[in-house]
Amino acid sequence: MLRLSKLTDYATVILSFMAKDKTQVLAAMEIASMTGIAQPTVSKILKLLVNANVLISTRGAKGGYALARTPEEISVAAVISALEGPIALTECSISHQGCEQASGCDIRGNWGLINQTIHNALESVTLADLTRPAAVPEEVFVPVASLYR
Amino acid sequence: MLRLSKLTDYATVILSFMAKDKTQVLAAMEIASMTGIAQPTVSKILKLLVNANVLISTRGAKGGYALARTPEEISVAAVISALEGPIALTECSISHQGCEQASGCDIRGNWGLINQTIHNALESVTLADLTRPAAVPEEVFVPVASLYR
DNA sequence: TTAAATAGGACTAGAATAGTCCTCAATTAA
DNA sequence: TTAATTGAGGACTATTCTAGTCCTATTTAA
Ligand code: FES
Ligand code: FES
Repeated sequence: MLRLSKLTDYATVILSFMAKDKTQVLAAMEIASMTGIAQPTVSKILKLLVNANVLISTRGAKGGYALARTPEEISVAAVISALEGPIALTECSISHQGCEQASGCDIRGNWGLINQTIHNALESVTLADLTRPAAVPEEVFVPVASLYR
Repeated sequence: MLRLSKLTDYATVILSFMAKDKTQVLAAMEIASMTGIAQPTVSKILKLLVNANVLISTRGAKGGYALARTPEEISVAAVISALEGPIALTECSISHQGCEQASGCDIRGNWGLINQTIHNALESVTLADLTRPAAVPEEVFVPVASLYR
């Protein structure tokens, strides 16, 4: 199904909530109770988002989490890669080691292009787009095949 | 990582091999020995591809598998959905049941758009594109730096 | 100093995947 | 007609991955 992990799904919910909320800094526990996601799980996700520079954290009392940039500047690609690592469909798109199929596999370059296309698509959608109420058919069409012919 | 399953990866290797091979009909065992993938696994994949109308099978002695269409007419999207089901990042893009996040989730429409975009990208690349020798310079691989900016 | 928070990582249980195997059905050729 | 070949379909197991929890250390405000 080419699916996103559950944690990534939660992350979008959490970030959407944070984008809509006026408050600048929110504690993990607040977020948990507002979104209905279990607190330890929320914390785990928030930490990952901090590591990927999507969120900024403040320690200590009165501490919490805040968006590192405006919702317009946070791409869906950034969120996904924060939770799941580099966006790539196949192993060999990330590192070219250990991918020698017996009969010589020349697929690499082409998969790379596909990955690039998908990455572009995800890069072009921001958190602001996700929170926008009704989807504006802002067609993000990238004709990959045309790049070959 | 937004990754493809290993079986899907194998499927592309198998199909690439079949596309390049002159022979019309290939037995599962032949494919296994040529690609180096274990025979039972190859069979499993071939069966799935038949069910999805990507391959056509012939039973009995001298039987085997053949591409259902020309490589130009077999999209990567078709291959992926044969192995992994509908191409969609989130559950609620497939069926809209049971996705009511406490605070009212209006994400659907927008995820739908993202899914559509990715689907378009995968639909536009064919098996012929994958087998094409060295389509692109190395530079096309996903620029990891952009994931963290 | 104390309380409130995050950082980091270990750990467990459950789910999904990969991979194998067995039996049945169909086709060809001797 | 029979035997050999090959795919269909599905059950099954083992392994890996994911989700989720929890513990301890660190940082900061009051
Ligand atoms: S499997 Fe990595 S290049 Fe083909
Ligand atoms: S989770 Fe399905 S619509 Fe938001």
